[in-house]
Amino acid sequence: MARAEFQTLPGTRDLLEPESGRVRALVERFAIEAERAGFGLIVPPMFEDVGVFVRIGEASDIVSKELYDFEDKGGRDIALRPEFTASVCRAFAETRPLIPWKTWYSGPSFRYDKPQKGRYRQFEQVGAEVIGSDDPDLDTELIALAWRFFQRLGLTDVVLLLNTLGDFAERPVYLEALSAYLAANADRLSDQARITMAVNPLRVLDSKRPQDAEVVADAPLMVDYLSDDAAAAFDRVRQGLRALGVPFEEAPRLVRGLDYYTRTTFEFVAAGLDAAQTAIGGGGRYDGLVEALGGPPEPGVGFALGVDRTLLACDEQGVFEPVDRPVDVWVVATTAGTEGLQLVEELRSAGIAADRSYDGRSMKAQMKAANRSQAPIAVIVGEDELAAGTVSVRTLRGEGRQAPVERSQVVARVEEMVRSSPS
RNA sequence: GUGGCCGUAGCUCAGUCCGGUUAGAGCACCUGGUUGUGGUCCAGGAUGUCGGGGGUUCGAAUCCCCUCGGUCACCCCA
Repeated sequence: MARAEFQTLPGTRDLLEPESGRVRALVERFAIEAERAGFGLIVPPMFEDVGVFVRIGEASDIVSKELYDFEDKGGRDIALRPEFTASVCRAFAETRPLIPWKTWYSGPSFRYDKPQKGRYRQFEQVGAEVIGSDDPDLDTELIALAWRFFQRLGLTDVVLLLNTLGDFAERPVYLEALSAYLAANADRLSDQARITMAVNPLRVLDSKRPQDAEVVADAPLMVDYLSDDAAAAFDRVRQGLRALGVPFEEAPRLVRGLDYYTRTTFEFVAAGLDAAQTAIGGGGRYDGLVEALGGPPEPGVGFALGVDRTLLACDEQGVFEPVDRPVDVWVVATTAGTEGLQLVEELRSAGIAADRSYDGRSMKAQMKAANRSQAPIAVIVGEDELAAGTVSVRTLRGEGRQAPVERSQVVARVEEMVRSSPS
C-alpha cells in the first residue's frame, strides 16, 4: 500500500493515462486557440529570483505565505513560480520584444499551501498575456479567447465575473474611503476580516464569511471612484463583450489575489464545482507591473486558467472526457526468432501504431493482451506462418476474421485496414 | 497556517465500537480447460511487515501516544 519507499511530496501527484493524455489534449486545444489569435509561445523558467515574485504583492497570500521558496547552492534566494505573469513581465523587461507582445504559456506553477481537491502545490496552468498596450479591446479579446476555449471544451456553466479596480492614481482616494468605512464598522466584522483590513482593505470585500456580508454589502465601491479614463475603458470592455455575445456578470466586489491589478479584472467561475475550487481562471490588467520589475512603464493584461480545475468542471458536466488511444496493431509472435521484433518495428517505421507482448508468452496470453490493448487488428506469426512466408492478420473487434497475408505485404495490408476503419 | 474525518492485497472495500487461532470479499492479474488464437464461461493460483514508530496487554489491524500521508472545511486562490 503506502509502502513504497518514496512517495510524491504533499500536494504533488503523478498523472498517468488516461488523465495525463487529457491534460495534454487540453493544452493542445488552448494552444490552437491562442496561436490562432496571434499569441506566441513562451517557456520561461519554473523558478526565479524570489524578488520577481515579491514584486507582485507582499500583502498577498500568494507571496506572504504560499511562495515555494528556498536557497540554492549558490546562496541565491529562489522561488518556484506561483503564477506566470511575473515571469512574463520579467522576460519582457529582459528581452524587450516588439510591442504589443502577445504570448501564451502552459506548465506547472507552485504554491506552498495545504492541499485539497482542486488545489495542489504543483498545479498546471495555461494562460495568455499582452504587454505594451492599454487598448481595452485587448482586455476584451483576452476574455473572448478564454471564453471560446471553454466553449470548445463544451463547458456551458462557466460564469464570467467582471470588475474594474481603476488606476493606481485614484486608488488611494478610494482606499481611504474604504478603510474609513471598514474602521467605522470594525465591531461588526469577523476577526479574520479585521486582520485582513489592516493588511489589505480591498480584500475584505472578497470575504465570503456570512458575518461580514452586511458590512461588505454597504461598503463604498471602486466603480464610484473611477477616473474618466478608467471609466471609459471599462465601458469599452463591456461594450465589446456585448458585441461579441460573451455574457458577463458585473461583480463590483471582485478583488483578485494579486496586488498588481489595475482596471479590468475578471474571474471565471464554474457553477457546478464546490465552493473551494469554483475559480477556474482569472486575470486582469497590470499596468504598473513591468515597471515594478525594473522594465519600461509598459502596461499589460492577461489571464491564467487552472487546468486541473477546468478538468474538474469538465467532469462535472461530463464533457471532454479522457479517451483511450489504443495502438492500431498488436503483434503476436510465438516463433523463437526475431519475427515479432521486426514486425512491430516495420509497422512503426511505416507510421502505424504497433505494440506486442514480451517474455515469450503463450499464444493465448498474447491474444489476451492483444484484446486488452483494444487494438483493432492482430498480426500473428507462428511456426506455420514462418514456414509459409506469411502472417495471419486478424480483426479483434466483433467476431474476429482472420486471413493469411504475404509477409512482404503486411504493412500495405495493415495500412489499408487502418485507413478503411478509422478508430 | 487552523480544525474535522480517514489510512487493511494493484483497485474498491469488509473486519476496528464489544482486543484472541493461518486477516477476508469483489474486481484486476497469472496458469490451465488436450497439444497455435482474444473478448463469455469453468477450475486453480500468487499478492498484504493491516501507512510508519512507540506504548498498554499473556495477546493489537482492533485500545493509547507520536509521526507521515490523504481528504474535507476555514483562509486564500488556479
